[in-house]
Amino acid sequence: MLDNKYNFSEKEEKWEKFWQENGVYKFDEKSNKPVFSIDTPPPTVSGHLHMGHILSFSQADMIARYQRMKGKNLFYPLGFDNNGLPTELLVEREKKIRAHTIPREEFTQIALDLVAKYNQSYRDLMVRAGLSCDLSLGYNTIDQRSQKTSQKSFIELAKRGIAYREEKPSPWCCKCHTSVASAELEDKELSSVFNFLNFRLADGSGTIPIATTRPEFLPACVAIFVNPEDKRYAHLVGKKVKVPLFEENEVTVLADSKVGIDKGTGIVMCCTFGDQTDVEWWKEYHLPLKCAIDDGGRMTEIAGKYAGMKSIEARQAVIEDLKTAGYIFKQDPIMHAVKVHERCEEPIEFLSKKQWFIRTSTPELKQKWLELGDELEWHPESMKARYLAWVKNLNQDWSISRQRYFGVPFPVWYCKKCGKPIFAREEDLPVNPLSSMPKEKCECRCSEFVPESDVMDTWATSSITPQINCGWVEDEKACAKRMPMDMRFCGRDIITTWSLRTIIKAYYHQGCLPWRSLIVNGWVMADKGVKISKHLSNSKMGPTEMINEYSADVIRYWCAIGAYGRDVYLTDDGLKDGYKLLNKLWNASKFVLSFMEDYQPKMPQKILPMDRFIMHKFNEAFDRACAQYENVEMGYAKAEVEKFFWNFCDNYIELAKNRLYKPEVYGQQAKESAQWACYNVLLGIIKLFAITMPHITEEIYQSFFRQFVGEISVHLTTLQKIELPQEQDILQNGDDVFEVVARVRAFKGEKKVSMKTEIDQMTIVAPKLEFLKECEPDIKAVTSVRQINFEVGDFDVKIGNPIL
RNA sequence: GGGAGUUUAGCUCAGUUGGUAGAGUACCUGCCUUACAAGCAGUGGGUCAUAGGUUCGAGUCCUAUAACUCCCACCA
Repeated sequence: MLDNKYNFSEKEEKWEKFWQENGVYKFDEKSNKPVFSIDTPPPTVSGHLHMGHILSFSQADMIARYQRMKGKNLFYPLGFDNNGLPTELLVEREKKIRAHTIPREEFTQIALDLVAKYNQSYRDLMVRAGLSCDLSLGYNTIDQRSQKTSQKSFIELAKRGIAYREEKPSPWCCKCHTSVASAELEDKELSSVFNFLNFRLADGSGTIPIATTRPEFLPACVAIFVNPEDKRYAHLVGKKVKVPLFEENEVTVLADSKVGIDKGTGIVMCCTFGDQTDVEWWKEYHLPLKCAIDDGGRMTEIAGKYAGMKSIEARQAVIEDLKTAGYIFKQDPIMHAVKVHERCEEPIEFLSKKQWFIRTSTPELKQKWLELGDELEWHPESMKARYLAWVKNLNQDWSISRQRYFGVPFPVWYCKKCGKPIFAREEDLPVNPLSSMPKEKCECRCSEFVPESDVMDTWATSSITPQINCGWVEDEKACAKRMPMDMRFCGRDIITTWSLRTIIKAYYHQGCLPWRSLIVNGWVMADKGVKISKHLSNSKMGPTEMINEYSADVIRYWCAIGAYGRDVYLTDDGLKDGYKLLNKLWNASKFVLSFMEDYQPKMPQKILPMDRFIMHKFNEAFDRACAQYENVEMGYAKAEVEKFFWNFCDNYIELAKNRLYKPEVYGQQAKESAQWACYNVLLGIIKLFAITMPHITEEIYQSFFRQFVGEISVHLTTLQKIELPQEQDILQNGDDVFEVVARVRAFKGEKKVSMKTEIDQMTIVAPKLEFLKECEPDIKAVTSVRQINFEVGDFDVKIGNPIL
């Protein structure tokens, strides 16, 4: 029946092909089964997937498989996020072109062609890893439909005043040539020099010491700040100070509590803009705006002789000149954390530009996000706290403009005369304003327009995947009915960005949550504290390599580990257990099925006690496993099934195999009874394990069970308990029999004799003997005890002598 | 500075509402037993991070402390 050895690489690919060819995972539009919908987070297309993706997707896939086998109609798409900077950089790198040198449509087409190749490799790997997505439901965030959805969302929000355009200083990456959201920044420790300068007071009454790491910002200096509590400098407040090297510029000394008295000299210069604090002071004190750096990171004309230099060159030049002119009195080398753009690790600047924002941070809105976060079902529950804490601290609106070329364009033009924005009509979407013009005139009767050249940040589109999935642009009412979707999964690092923004969009558009539950997976660690990522040289643990070496089922087995949401370590030891289980499952199935050659499953007239017991025991494990799956604990669910399975192998099969082998000794009825139990229990195990290990279970199902069950794949069967009449104390009674067997095994171990060694006699003492007596032939067979005596009393087993 | 998590056997981790500390693995001792030696049976091994508290009783609840991890804020 089954091959002697299970050859995973051959079988796994065979069944993956089978599932795709037979549409096993297809969403059925016409079905009247309840739908279970998953808003799969579209992976960013920037090169390759890593084990973190496999962990996250595999864990979610187990929920999908569980729900499917519980009779749900799965809506389980696999989309790709490819409208953002990472994809643009990928295309530029691979095709050796510069995005802004060719028309946007053309570049997008090149990107789509290239991305198709990457999508296919992602898809192939997802399939190879055993995921059960419906590949026909996929989308690209750069495709026409996603663009249309995203533009429709923008227009609707803009018309409602929720999206607005404003000039605001915001983080800017000079390398990527775009503004970036504060959530896209990270800290990097860099070495720098603290320069101590003497600023001259305008009235000639002396100098004041100021320390700075960015002296190239001197031309943008607009004020000096001291702490109002600082008695040393109280007399300075209100005085005018000359800016070194730019002495025609005089700025005022102001007092603000944000100044650290013991930091540097306790006096700070405020430039527009060196950092976030400068931005806040600039706003609060209505300071003038002086831009010393342009969007390419070069000094502007206000920098005088330094104009045109890169900021870092300018810094050196300025320091030299400061030294020559005698302004510098001390230089301290320091290490300090600098905000860098997470994509390119380049330090960011603050530049003031006109940007589109979405309102998210008023107290009323924040209250709403808190309520929605509370309404959402979180797994694990503790992740909610992160979200709530983040929302409470939210103090900026969501910036969605990017000064890039590739992406979803803003469908808007501005009137040349009055500046009023003209939005594209919905029926014309998607629109690229650079290549078309509004059909109507502006209210001011002007018919000339300036197109918006910015594109939307990728989050603006990836936050509407529920609307893309639910067909918002095709049918708003149907979409509203389909939302909220049932589940979204994501990593804990993007709760605050992706999840919150998706919640915000669903609230603005549909007035509901995007999904009922959010499951937050942990990270794959290469070793204690080392996250697997492409930045580290641990790509030998790439998913393809791992699957080829260990099999997809073993990798999935490992993915179902421990409590959901915790970080997991990827080690050889961790994979060994899965390998062992696969091997055991294969051997046990091979063995059991070898007694089923001509078997036609049929409930026998009489089922022997231990056969009834093992089926009840299965039902108990089944309930426990399902409860764990309902609670999004795939690891615990798997452990429940596994625990039962090893018990089934080591105790039940050992006991029943005598009856299967020798019907001439134990009777044909006894064999059929064992066959019935084995058939039901093995099928039940195969179905439960199909959630974790879809390949090997399919092979076993196809080799035997399919002919009786009927469904073309084990993954389309329904999880159910074995139908059995209630029976008092059956679980306890059966466990007692196993206990007797364990005592005899321990006895043989102590005597250092083989397990098949016969024992002359033993006495079983128990309060109730009826069940044990019924099992006498089984006990005798498995323990090789010649004669058994029974006595009423407290449970005990008295064992005689081995016959050597 | 704010928030979250972790700390239980050599290792990886369970331990629901408080009631005699569990599994796997490793180690050790046996066993070729007609599915599986990648197997089977069995032994040993823990001041549950530390210090207090509540309780008849604390791994579990409370308070503080320590170590490690992550997120956020600050970084002139």
